[in-house]
Amino acid sequence: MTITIRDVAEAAGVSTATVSRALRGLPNVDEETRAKIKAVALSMDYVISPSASRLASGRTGSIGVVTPRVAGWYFSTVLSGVEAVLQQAGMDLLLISVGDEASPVPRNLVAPRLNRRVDGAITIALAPQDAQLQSVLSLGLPTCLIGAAIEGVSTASIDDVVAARTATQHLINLGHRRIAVISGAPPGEFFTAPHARYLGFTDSMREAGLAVDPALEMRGYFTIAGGESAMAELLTQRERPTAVFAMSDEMAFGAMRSLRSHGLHPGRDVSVVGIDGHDMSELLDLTTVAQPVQELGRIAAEALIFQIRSDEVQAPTHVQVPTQLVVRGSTAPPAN
Amino acid sequence: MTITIRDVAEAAGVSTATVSRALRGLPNVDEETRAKIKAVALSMDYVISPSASRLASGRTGSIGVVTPRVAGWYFSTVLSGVEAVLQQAGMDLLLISVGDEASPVPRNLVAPRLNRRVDGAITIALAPQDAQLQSVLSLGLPTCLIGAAIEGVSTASIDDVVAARTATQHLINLGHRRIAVISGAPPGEFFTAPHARYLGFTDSMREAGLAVDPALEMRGYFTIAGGESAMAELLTQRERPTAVFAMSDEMAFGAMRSLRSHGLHPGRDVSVVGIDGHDMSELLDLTTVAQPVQELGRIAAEALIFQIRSDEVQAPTHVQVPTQLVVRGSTAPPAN
DNA sequence: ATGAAAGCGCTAACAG
DNA sequence: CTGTTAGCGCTTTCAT
Repeated sequence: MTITIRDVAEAAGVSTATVSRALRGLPNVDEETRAKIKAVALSMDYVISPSASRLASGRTGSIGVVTPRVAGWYFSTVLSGVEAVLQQAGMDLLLISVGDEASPVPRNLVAPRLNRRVDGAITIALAPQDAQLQSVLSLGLPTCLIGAAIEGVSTASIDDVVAARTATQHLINLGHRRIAVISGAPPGEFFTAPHARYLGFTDSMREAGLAVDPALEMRGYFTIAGGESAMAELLTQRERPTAVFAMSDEMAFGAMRSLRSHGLHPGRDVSVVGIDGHDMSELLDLTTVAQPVQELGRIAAEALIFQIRSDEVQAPTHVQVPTQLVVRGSTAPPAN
Repeated sequence: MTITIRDVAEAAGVSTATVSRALRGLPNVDEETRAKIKAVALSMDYVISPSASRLASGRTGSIGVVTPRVAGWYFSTVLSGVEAVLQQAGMDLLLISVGDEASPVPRNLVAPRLNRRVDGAITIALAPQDAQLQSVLSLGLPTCLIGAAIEGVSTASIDDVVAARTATQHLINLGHRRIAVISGAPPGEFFTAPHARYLGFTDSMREAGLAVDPALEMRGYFTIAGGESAMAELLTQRERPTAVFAMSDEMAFGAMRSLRSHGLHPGRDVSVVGIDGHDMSELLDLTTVAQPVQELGRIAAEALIFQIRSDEVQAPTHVQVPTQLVVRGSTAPPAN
């Protein structure tokens, strides 16, 4: 019932080999022959069988995207960038969620689910020491990381140190001196966003001769609720901060909410700045250091495709895209 | 270099057929033999070659998810539900974005990209007359629709009429009589959410003996910006509405923002209710009719898997999940 | 520039 | 319960 390459070959009066070459755009095919074959194939509604093609060629024509979660602004936005590029390149996108690293139930490693099904992989926000990332890398496939860095592997990222410095400096420039930080995760791990952002924060503070008060460092777990409770905690301090740097917009949203529920006004009473450029940051009037999230996905996909299509092994690429401070109502000079 | 089923067969001292059966959990394999084969396979790091398996069996073990966009709260949340179920079922998820129907550039039809690569498809929020939906259906594969209905095809959805009635009735119960509606798309098409929600709205209004004023019907295109300008437009009316029913939370967010920028307070001056139960609705204190979006994805995936794994063709299933009114600060009795 | 033929690695009757 | 044997539909040398 299904029509095969042989049917096309017979109908066109050539061999299956020629049909294969013609349809894939390989050289060494007479253009006239090619045109005829294409026409025949079209008229017969012929489509190459991916399974057969994959088996015979060893290439899968698809790439795996490994992400902690698929819902959520950051992840879905990155994913949309990846998808756009892959689609345009004619590659399939195999989506795999691995759950948060801190997940209670240890998930199965992702390698077997990727093995033999993809030509390459993109990971989103997987930390270097994450078992799932290691699992991906163990396959030895071309891989590109987004939002983390490992030696010898291609990456697409922002400069997290600079982003954090930009945010912090903005607060300092406004005249704030007691500045709190709401971090996402413990800053112990290298090559991760939280770590780099913490460095950027402390660097800026030191350069300005300001103290980094441990009492003003809270954990927000990159969630709205986390940011909210972190802010609530900060408000219990004897000497309250006049400004807060949240490592993500969602934590900043939570912080703003906490402020309001304490009768305080973001910007007027306490300044809040985030990092992300989240869809909702404009609506909520949040000052933020915007990162081109979709672009990160695009870049990673392009880098990966280039790598896969090259005959020789390519040296890993490290693309860094700029961030941009967007000043809104949530930041202002300290009240005093 | 890669290890095949033959290597395993030889190492285990059985035939490839037995290895195949044993590893796939088919019956008619001595449990002892099976155990041994599994052990050998494990020790050799053997993984079935999907391409070969697909070619030989005709089943791809993967399903396609076709969505207008991959970023955005609704889409990514549905997708996360789908992904969770497929992963647990051991099925691959092929993600395909088709862009908005109203997209300026007409995209290629999706059928060729799905053809021969998936065992079934799930579509998210594709309208019945959408060319891409038709393209998916033309493949004749098991399919499940989310957020739209077509005769003879399985669906997972909420009751949009009821959801809209719930929202509208809530406003009516609070004492509102001049109620505006911000719709997403023109309500002309059948079997779509906007249409059904419009029906629910008008039904409730009529039942309450209230007029549906054409001057209080605005288009919001399901976006924040659209909701904002719709609200702005509503505020120019001679007789302003005291309450607004927005067909989605994001449009409601925009409406609230517009109110604030006009010096009005949502809830106190004008009540606003949405539909969705968006992540941000709590943060923004929006009253909404929450729908279990992730659950929709799960249900669709489960229905599809069941269909695919059944030997006989199954009658289409139509699962409808309940919605729930969540009352927050954006709605209150009219000021008067 | 084209054809013949040998697989790619697995599954699925069909025997036994 | 297990083995034998054809393919599945395409790609890819190797000839011509």
